[in-house]
Amino acid sequence: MSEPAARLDSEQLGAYFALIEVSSLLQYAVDEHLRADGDLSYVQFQILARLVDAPDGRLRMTDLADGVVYSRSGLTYQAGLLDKRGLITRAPSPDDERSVMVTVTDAGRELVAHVLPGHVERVHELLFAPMTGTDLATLGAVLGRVRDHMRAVPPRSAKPRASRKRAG
Amino acid sequence: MSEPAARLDSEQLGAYFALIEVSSLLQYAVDEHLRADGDLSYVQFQILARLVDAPDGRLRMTDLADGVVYSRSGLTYQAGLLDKRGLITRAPSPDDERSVMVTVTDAGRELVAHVLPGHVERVHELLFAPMTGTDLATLGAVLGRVRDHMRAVPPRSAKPRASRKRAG
DNA sequence: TATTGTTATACTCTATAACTATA
DNA sequence: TATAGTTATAGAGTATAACAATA
Repeated sequence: MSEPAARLDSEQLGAYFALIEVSSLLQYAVDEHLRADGDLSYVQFQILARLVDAPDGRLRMTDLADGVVYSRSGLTYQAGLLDKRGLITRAPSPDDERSVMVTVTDAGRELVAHVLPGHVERVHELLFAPMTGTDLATLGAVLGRVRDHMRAVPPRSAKPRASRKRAG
Repeated sequence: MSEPAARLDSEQLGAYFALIEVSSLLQYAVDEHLRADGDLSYVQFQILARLVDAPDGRLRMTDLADGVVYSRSGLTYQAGLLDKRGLITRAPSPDDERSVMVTVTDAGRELVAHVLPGHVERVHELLFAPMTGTDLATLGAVLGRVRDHMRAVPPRSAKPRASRKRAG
């Protein structure tokens, strides 16, 4: 509580702005490609990609919500769109009847496979092309540590609710 | 054209995911604070911050659009909100009657000043707390280089239009 | 009672296209 | 003709609250 007023020196400010700008530009480029090449928003792609990565291509709604989308209703909305397009299926979980298991369909896997090369190409071209091997190693290490820290730090306005992220 | 199919090794994938995750978490945290503490979206804060930083607190709409918002109409919308709240004023430019000069008001400066400490505090706490001085230097250097590269690289679907960013 | 998920609803934001006005 | 900006409009996405069902 009440630390001695944080400051950001100009080096920190520069790094902060660069981070925001780089990730914004990257996400715009990647989002644009996903929409043009697969009619997918970035959120939808992330959902599909997580499912493709999961064992048996299945995850519970709650597992998906943790880490991709901000509210449960938002995920329901996105899942509804993907379901309508036949890219996923939803069914009550046998283990826990409250839960819904989401599964990627073959069509979903094919769409991810179709879209992935161009996605990767853009990330490579924009993000990694101007990096050396040392740059990459450091960046990965530092950002990985920061991510773990962010995940560990309790949210300022600590809410008791689980799987929260943007609750206002 | 047609390079030999870009790939991302697992180190690159890890760095890419970490970057997206870190910037997302950071922006959520910061956005949440700005809304709670100043009823500002991140975009609105960026507009005000850029104006506060500008000579005489003034910029043309076009200058603001380059680097903050994606479409001219989007900026008009946001500027309308800020104008309505008395945080900026808009007036035709004397130099070029087509242009609109946007100026931060005192109220706008005060709001930025009010909100800035908490903003900085969160950035510090989330992003810089787990970094060493070397980390920071490297991160800033690498991300700065990447940003310049991104700004220089011609957009894939090169559009002739100026000040574009997300044109569909 | 707590958790999982959906629905209804309202709102914010963004983009497109058409338009005005100045260079 | 090209540039600067606004407006009308439509659509995507998100959050909140109320709800049903299961644990």
